[in-house]
Amino acid sequence: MAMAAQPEHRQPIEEPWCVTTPKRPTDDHAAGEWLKSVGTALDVLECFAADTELGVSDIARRLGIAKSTAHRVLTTLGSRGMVEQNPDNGQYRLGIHLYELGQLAHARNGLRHAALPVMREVCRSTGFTVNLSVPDGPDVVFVERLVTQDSGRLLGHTGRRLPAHCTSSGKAIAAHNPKAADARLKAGFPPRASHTIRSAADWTAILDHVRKVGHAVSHSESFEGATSLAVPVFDRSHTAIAAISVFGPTDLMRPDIERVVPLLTAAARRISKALGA
Amino acid sequence: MAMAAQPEHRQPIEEPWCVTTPKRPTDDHAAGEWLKSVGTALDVLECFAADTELGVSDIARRLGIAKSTAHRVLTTLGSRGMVEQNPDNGQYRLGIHLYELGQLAHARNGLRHAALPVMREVCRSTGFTVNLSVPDGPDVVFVERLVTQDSGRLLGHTGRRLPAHCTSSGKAIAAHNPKAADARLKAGFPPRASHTIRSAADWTAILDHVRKVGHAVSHSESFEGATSLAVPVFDRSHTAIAAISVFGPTDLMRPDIERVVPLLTAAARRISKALGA
DNA sequence: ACCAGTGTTCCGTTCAGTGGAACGCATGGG
DNA sequence: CCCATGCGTTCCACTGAACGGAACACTGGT
Repeated sequence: MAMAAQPEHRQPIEEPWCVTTPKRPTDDHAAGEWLKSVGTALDVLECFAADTELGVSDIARRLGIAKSTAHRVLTTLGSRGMVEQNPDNGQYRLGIHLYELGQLAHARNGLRHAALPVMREVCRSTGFTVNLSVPDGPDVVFVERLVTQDSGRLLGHTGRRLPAHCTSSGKAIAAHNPKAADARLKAGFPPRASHTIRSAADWTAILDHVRKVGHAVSHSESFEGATSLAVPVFDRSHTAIAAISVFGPTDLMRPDIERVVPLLTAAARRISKALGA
Repeated sequence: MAMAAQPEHRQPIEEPWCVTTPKRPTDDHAAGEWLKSVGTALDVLECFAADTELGVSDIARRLGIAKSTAHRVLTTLGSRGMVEQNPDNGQYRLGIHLYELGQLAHARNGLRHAALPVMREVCRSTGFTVNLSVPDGPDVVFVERLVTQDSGRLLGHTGRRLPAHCTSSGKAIAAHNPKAADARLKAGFPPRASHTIRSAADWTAILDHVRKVGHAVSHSESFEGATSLAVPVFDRSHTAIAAISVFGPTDLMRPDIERVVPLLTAAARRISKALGA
């Protein structure tokens, strides 16, 4: 059975109310894609990652396609509820059915089911916000989160994507997942906060260190004044396929790190075991 | 500006561990669709509503398309992370990026933002599970839920779709939303539990009653031994665009209904006002 | 009244999506 | 042990479906 196409690199989704990010109007959707119209349909959906509401002309411009094409794609997507039209101004936004299918993918995530009880225990025993994240290209995606305090507002909603090099989870995973590490190397190291990793040399050095100590820490690498601590979760082949992490304000977290590391390590091991490692 | 195509009727998504539902392999995706390949791509995604994991041949059979076509669609969807392949058996399942986009749609839902603080208040003052749902064709989709006790397991995950005629939310909405009421009339009244509405006559009679008293109740219409109570949320044009509801075991809920009705009614009014009604 | 913008519709060209057949690889029963 | 049967994948010639450009109806601002 030959290898299927790998997902291409995607830009982390940024909310308007979060840090904004340069868009990539002309994507390199040449590699590993075979159905052009389906590809443009997905490109159209991707447009809404950057802006909540877009018009036909907006999208056509952004994707470099004819207005009629964009319109055809949007009505097709709309007929299935993947996008919906604002009756006031005629613009389009992401639809409910996308949410429906997304929740289905979420509810069926086996990793998440294995991790949830352990995460609850960690949340209780540490008092910090606990995250579960998985690698996707050069980024990590947060799959589950148990919130304490109101660090939820800072992190944004779950399902959010962050570059691997500015999260402890990303470092924990990349340290034991060459594909994730390489993907980030290729994607570069754009800074996000005062202490974000900025070079490939730093990246590989940090990964070495993570391998040595077994966990990853980040202070103000993604959000100013926030600290997180992550431990990788392994599959059968000893590759990191996820990370469990705790997150909180630096001044609250720093004194507790020594206490939390063994708890988190034990938690990650339990999850790995549940997955058959 | 002419009317865009309306979403066609979709079958409620049923989990394997919930009540199963007859599938519709040959869908009537003739009406209101223009891009065939995009249409089949969405059909492919829809296949995963019924089953968590499917192979290329499965999908080809189910959709009545060539295996090569199904494969092409799946690899295209896979290259964008909308589906992913189980490396063990080569089968496909829904992908993370679907979850990502779905969460984005969720996070941007204005209705939800308006409703959340009110829902929290209702949850606190009643002690029951609180739901927010919106109409979609002949069904309602649960958009947000604040869980008390463990009624969460019974209801399944948010984002789930239930036929309008067997939920209090559906009745509350349909009573003040002709389009939703008609869509359910056309779709019929399949029974789900002992007290599910079974005829068009009952349906219209119930809707009349709901209009009179201002709220809708259901006992064992969708889940045996469960009761829910719903009040519609209106938009500017006095059309119901959502419902807020409380849910719980019948023996716990029944004695409290009189107490909860005014609380829920006030909550719905607050949400409607926030939306500019 | 104009103009610039929108979303929508129509139409002829051509290119891209189609199905069928063949491939290589697993699995399992005779 | 090998053959049959299933899988996911690849290749290819044909044709119909997706494309862009132009015209449409409509809106809001000047």
